Amino acid sequence: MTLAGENTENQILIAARDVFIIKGYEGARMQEIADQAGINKALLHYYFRSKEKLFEAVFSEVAANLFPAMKHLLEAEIGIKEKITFFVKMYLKALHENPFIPAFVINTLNSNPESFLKYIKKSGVNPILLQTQIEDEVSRGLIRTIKAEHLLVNIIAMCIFPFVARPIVQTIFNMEHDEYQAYLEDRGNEITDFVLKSICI
Amino acid sequence: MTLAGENTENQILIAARDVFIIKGYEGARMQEIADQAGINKALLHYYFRSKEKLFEAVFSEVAANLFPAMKHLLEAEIGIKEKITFFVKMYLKALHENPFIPAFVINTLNSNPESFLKYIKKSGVNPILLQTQIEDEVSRGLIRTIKAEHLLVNIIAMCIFPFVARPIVQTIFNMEHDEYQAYLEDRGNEITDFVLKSICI
DNA sequence: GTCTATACTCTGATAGAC
DNA sequence: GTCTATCAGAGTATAGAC
Repeated sequence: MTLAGENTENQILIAARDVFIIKGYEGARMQEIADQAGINKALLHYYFRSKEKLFEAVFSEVAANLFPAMKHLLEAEIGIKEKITFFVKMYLKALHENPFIPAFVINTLNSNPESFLKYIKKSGVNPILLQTQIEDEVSRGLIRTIKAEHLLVNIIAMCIFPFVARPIVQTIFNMEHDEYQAYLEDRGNEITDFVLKSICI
Repeated sequence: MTLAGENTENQILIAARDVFIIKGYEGARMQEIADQAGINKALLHYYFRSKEKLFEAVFSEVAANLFPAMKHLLEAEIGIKEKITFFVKMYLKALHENPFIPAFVINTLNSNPESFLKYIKKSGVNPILLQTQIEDEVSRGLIRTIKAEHLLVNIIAMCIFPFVARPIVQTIFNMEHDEYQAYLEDRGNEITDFVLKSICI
C-alpha cells in the first residue's frame, strides 16, 4: 500500500518546494533540499539531473494546477464582479501555497521575458477575454469607466505584493508570523471589497 | 576638475547597483560587477572589503535618496486624501526616475531582509504615523472603515507593480515602448482615483 | 590605487560500490 | 534505488608586485 507522497520522487518535490519558497532559486542549496527530503544529495541528481530541472519540475507542477483553473474562470459566463471575486480568491490561494512564485517570475522577467509568456500562451489562458468583458460592462454602465489595463494591473498588484514584500510589511506593521498569516487570509475579502467599492456605480 | 562618477569608487557603486538590480544579491557575481565597472575584481575588495559591504553601500545610496522626501510628506499636517494624492504622485515620480528601485528592494528582501529594515529605521520614516492618521479619519467618519495595513499595502502595490512587471504587462496588453510610458504617466491619476473612489463615503 | 596570480571554500554534479 | 566519496567549477577573498 502506497500513501500519497511516500515515494522518493514526491518527497523530493515537496522538500524542494519548501526550500525554494524560503531561499529562492539562487539561495536554495541542493544539500538542504536533500536533508529536508531525508535522502542523499546524489539522489536529487538521480531523479532530476540538475538543480534547474528540479526547479522546473516544481514550477510545472504549480503551473499545471493554476493555469487550467484560471482558464476555466476567465472563460466562465458570469459578471465581471463575480469573476473578480473568484479570481482574487483563487489567485491568493495559489500564492499562499507557493509564495516563491512571484519572486521567481519577477527575476525571470528581468532577464528572460519570453519564457514566461511562452508558458502563458501554452496554457491557453487569454487575458484579452477579461479586457473585452471589462470594456463591455463599462459601456453597458454596469461598472464605472475604467481602463482594463489599470483595473487588471491593480488587482494583480494587490494580490502579489504582500507575498513578495512579506518581510518588510510584516516588520513595518510589527506582526508575528501567525498574525501575518491571518493578515494574508484577510486580504481575499479586503481586495475584493476594495475593488468593488471602487468600480461600482 | 572631477566629473560625477569619474572616480573608481563611484564607478563601482554604479556597476554594483546595476548588477544587483538584475541578478539579486545571491545571483550577482563580483566578476560581473568588476567587468561592468571596467576594473579588476580585486579592486572591489580593496574598496569595499566584501560583497556584503558593497551591497550595503549601494543600498545606502538608494535609501538616502528615497527616504527624506517620504518622511517629510508622512509628517505633513494634511488630510489623508490629500496625503494619498501627493504620496502617489511623489512615489511614482521617484519610481519613474529610478525604475530599478522596486526590483532592487524585492531582490534584496529575499536574501537580506534585515538590511532594508535597518535603513528604514535609520531614515526616521515612520509608517505608524500614517496608520494612526488612517485610524483617526476612519473613526471620525471621513473615510469608510478600512484597516491601514490593507490600504497602505494596496496603494504601494499598485504603484510598484507596473515597474516590476513591466515586460509582462507590456506584452500582455500589446503595448509599444512609448505606449507603456504613457500608461505609466496615466497611473498617477488612475491610482489616486481608484483609491479615493473606494474609501470615500 | 591598480594589477596578476592564487588560496580557500562552497556547491552542483558524477563515479562507483552495494 | 540509495549510498559514500570525490571531482570540477565557480566565487569570494587575499597576497604581493608595481
